[in-house]
Order: sequence, then C-alpha cells, then structure tokens
Amino acid sequence: MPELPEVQTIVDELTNAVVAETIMSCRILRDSVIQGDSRHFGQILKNQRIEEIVRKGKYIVFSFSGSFWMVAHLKMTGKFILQNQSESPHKHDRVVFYLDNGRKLIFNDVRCFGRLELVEDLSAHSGLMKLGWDPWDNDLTAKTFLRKIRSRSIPIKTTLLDQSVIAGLGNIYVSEALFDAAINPTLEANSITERQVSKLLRSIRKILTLALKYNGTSISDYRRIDEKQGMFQNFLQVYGKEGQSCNKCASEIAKITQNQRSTFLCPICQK
DNA sequence: AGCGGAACCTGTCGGC
DNA sequence: TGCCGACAGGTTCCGC
Repeated sequence: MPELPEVQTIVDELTNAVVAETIMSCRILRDSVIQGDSRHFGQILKNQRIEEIVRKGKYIVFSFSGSFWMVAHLKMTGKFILQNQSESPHKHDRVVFYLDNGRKLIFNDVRCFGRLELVEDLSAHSGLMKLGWDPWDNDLTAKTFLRKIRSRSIPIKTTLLDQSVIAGLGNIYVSEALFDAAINPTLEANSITERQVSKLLRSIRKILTLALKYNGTSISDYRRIDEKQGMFQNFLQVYGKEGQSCNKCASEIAKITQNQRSTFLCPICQK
C-alpha cells in the first residue's frame, strides 16, 4: 500500500509525535509480524527512548537510546496509529507500544504482510542494503539511470517498481509518473532514450513532491497516524481511472496487466 | 543474471 | 442471500 509519499508522511508525523518519548512496555498481538525472534522484542524495547525516525525507500527506521534499530515495513496494509491509552483497540492491531506520555503507538495491519524487525547492524539489513537511489539523490541522472538499466529487457513500468533501481515508487506513482512523462509503460527499459529518461525523472520528482504535499493517497487502507486520510487521490490522472476520459486528450484511460499487477495509462498520450 | 509466477494473509466487491 | 473468483498501494523466493 504505502509508497514514498505515504511513508514519508507517516515518518514526519511520528517524528513530531513520539521522538523523545520512552517506550514503557509493548504488547505483541500477532507474533508473525515480528521478523526474527519475537520473545525478546518487548524486553529489548522496554525503557528505550525514541531518538530519531527516518525513511529509507519504503522502510521506516527507528533509532533508540540503546545500540540497535527497529526497521518497519508496512507492505500493503500496515499502518501506525497514535492514540490515548484509554481509547479502544481496532480489529487489526498487531503490536502496541505504550509510551510514557500516556499515549500508545499501534502497529496495525489487516493482511499481516508488514514487519517490525530489531537489528544491531543497520548496514547488514538485507532489504535496506538492496535499495537503489532515493528519487532526489544527486547521483540519479538520466545518464546513471540508463547505465543501470541498459541490460534489462523488461518494461519500464516493471523497472520503476524495482526498489534496487529507485527506492520508494509503487504501483500508483509509477503509473502517474509515466503518464506525466508521456511514456508507454510497456516500453522496454533498454530502448528508452536519454531524453525520455530526463523527462521521466522530472515527472517522478514532481509527482512525489505533490503527493507528499497532500500527505499521500488514501484509496482504501492508507491513513495518517491520526487516522485522517491523505488527499492526493483527488489529483490522480490515471490510477484507478480505467474507462474515464484522459484529462489531456479526452480519450479513454486503459488498464492493462504487467507482472500480475495493474497498470493504468492513456493509450493516446503514452504511445 | 534476469525474468515470470507463486506465495505470504485478509478483506471486499461484483457476478451468477 | 450465498458462494466463488478476482483483486488490493509490496516483497521474497523458487525455478527456468
């Protein structure tokens, strides 16, 4: 579910709300969401002060007063919710962190794909290790991007979903960025031109910046930590718009399947 | 190495 | 109303 704008929104809100708070205790309601040994999870976190929360790709990394980190991934339906301890639980709460300010931080996840993992060595984390450029990385240019993908015969859509190339894009923003750049999602990565890549990188940065400004896209599950919705769904041009008319040329938006996932495009604008 | 498909889980929606 | 298949914002693993 959450892509870069949603994860960054959550990180910003968590930073304001829980940095400098201390975890008094935690309660694990579903063992499987803890990656690794869940038995010592609560014990390790007890009395830890939250020092910093940052985003890496779609991962959320918490640092503490002790010498370890908690790496969280929300996958499709994971969320963090902040409540008063007196408030009642939700159906899909999986882990609850009780804070010393009378509030509780909840990790909630309908589908249980999301994970929380304690690590002592961040640089050895298999997921973090594989992440490619951040979209705003100065090293990400049309030339370096082309060099990285030149041996790939897969569609550009699939390439953009690969977190080891650019970290943070997902199914919504890839469709939106390719529409903005007027590039057909089925175009093979190794046949894209430098001019197209330049345009694509500009579109990616533009769309992500705008989505971040509106606190992400709430279509079904994504919510902010106070359970409010993001608002970028009101600005989507193609995602989920099959059968509707294109805002640029008025022809019909199409939905196709690539690698078992939906892709949305305007067949006329994105020839 | 690169690629496609299944698997991980739960819920919702549309068709019959 | 009930059942059944398709689908959902992500990633990893397995086999070719």
